Amino acid sequence: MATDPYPDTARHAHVVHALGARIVDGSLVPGTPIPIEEQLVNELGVGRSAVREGVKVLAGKGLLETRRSAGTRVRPRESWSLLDADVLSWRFGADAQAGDIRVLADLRVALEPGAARVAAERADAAAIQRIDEALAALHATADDPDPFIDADLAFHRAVFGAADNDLLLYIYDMISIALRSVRQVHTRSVTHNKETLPNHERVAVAIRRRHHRKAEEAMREVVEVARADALHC
Amino acid sequence: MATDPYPDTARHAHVVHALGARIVDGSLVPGTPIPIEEQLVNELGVGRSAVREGVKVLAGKGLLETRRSAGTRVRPRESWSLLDADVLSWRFGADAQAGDIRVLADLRVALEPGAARVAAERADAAAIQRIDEALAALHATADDPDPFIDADLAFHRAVFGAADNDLLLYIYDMISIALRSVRQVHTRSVTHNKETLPNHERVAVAIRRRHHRKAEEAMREVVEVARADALHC
DNA sequence: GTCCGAACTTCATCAGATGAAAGTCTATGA
DNA sequence: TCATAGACTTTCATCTGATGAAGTTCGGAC
Repeated sequence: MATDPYPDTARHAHVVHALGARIVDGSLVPGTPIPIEEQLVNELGVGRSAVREGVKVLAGKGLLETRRSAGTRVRPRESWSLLDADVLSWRFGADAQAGDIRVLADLRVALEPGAARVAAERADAAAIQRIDEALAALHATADDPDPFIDADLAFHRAVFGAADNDLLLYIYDMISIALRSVRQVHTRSVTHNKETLPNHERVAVAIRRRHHRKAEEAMREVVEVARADALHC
Repeated sequence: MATDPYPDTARHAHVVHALGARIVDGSLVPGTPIPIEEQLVNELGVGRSAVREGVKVLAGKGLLETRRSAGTRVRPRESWSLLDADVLSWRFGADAQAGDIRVLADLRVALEPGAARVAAERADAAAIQRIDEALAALHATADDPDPFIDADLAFHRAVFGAADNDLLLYIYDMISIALRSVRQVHTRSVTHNKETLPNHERVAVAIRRRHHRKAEEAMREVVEVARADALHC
């Protein structure tokens, strides 16, 4: 069958997606060899070049390993690029496992308070203004579940951006890929949203005043509440 | 000329490295087109297949973007996979910029205290034992600069591992790629090493006792000291 | 000056051929 | 029977040539 999310262009991208998704969701088990090139050519309906290019991309993400004459096999999970945008969207895309939700929630608890602290240390005037704008948007959308999700993600991104640290911001961007997918399932209630506003406000105020200790504590409150919600629902 | 770090195998990997390193170190500026396929074939001394496969890998890491008939160009830095193992080793490999050292030090300050906190929440007996073993190795190698670096990285990895969170551990593994390169330049003195032992010990003890608050504070002390060192030298 | 289209550039893909390396099978000798 | 060397097979690695598609550019018509 066709199953062509890529109508005519980007044949190799089709290969990347078809194999990558199957690896990440566990259909292709690490250690086992994947079908040989010729078979993939038939299954996916593309030429050998496209297969090879796609396989090389996945090898670059640590998902596959090709060895001459020994076939191509799925690499162990430890070597996957877990924070790759594609890998994350395959993992959290369709329906995330309960364990993955916990991993995500814990990661935020581990990361965001510290990020808020560094943001309070490093924020310049422009960054603070962006945080304030994001906070205003948060207040403005508190009654609308969907826009609120966007505003919330934007607020947290503004905080990470204030830390003036591209690695940190990259980590957040990757987390937000997963968050956005998960949020749309675990839709939070309007009352819930309104309850988090004061905590977000405290984060913004603390960063504006360069009070890194308070910024960290306030952000911890935010993400601990989010974790409790995520694990309950 | 040959310039073959890859004697006969992995031609496409040669392409990935040659182009990737030039992009990350700034020789190839984002937005500018890279030489056309045919020219790369000549420059790099490989066939078109190898060039195309290598380019696809770099596109998968967000470094390149190919458009039919419009050439292949370097993507803006915002779309790079900054936590990709290759990208990090190109960035921190040869001689890191002063700004990058700061980014790395700040990242640890933002991340590691929170990771230690979650580790204290989630650690099981086996994880605690691994931390204790790593701590013992740290004490045992305090007089030896090089082995101490390894022991230090292993200790921090054990803490991250105790958090039972593959994303967090992945982030640490990537950071440690950068750290290892940087450390070998900024070699710390033996007396310096011995001074950090008590703080590391406090981290281990706090996690063992599941005291997340203390684990976080102790780890903060460790990474703040490391940051101060890194920025001074 | 503007708009349309033809020629050109450059990547996208397929197909065929050759080669290399790793595994597999077989025959031979002890 | 068992071990082993060598031939054979499998499968990826790479090169090359050909065709196609989609932008880009440039000239000409109005």
